Amino acid sequence: LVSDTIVNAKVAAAKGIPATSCWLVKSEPEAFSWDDLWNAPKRTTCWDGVRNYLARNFMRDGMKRGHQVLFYHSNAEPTAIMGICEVVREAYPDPSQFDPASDYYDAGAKRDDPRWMMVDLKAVEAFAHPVTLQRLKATRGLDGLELTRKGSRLSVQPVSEAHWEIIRKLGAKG
DNA sequence: GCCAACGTTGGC
DNA sequence: GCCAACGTTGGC
Repeated sequence: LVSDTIVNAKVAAAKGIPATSCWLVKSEPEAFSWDDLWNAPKRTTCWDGVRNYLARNFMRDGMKRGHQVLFYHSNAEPTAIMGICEVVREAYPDPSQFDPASDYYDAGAKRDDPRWMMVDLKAVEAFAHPVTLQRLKATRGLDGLELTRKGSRLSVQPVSEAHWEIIRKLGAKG
């Protein structure tokens, strides 16, 4: 007898999706900030507009209800992880791909075969001490974090549980 | 504003 | 299938 969890982990591994329950998403605060999310109805938003295949695969195949997601401000002053969200709805088609008026419109996406997916995220913990990029780079134990890898641009990325614990403590206690 | 790194496109 | 050109990301 093999549990669903193990089967799902094997399926995920076969697709190159890490078996983690911790993730990180980026947002430019000018477009959508942590405060925007915190003040949104139910502190929840759909994470639309992702147009990178690897990032999409992480959302579609990796993110499950209850998974924890760090919220990072890019192109910001300062650049920092602002808090923690939770996945409250698993992947479903991103409607903006079908909307010609949207910046995210994709003429190649078909309604019966959507190309882009999104999840819903709910803010659950605002960091008392946002963890700056500078801090992330300077913290021992965070080596190998995708966010700080030179040239990294992924807007949705996995985070190891060891890294997640360190970042959570920094955010809560400074 | 600059520019390195990256992903995608399209000619061949 | 290769790879140059292009547009984008995102730190600085």
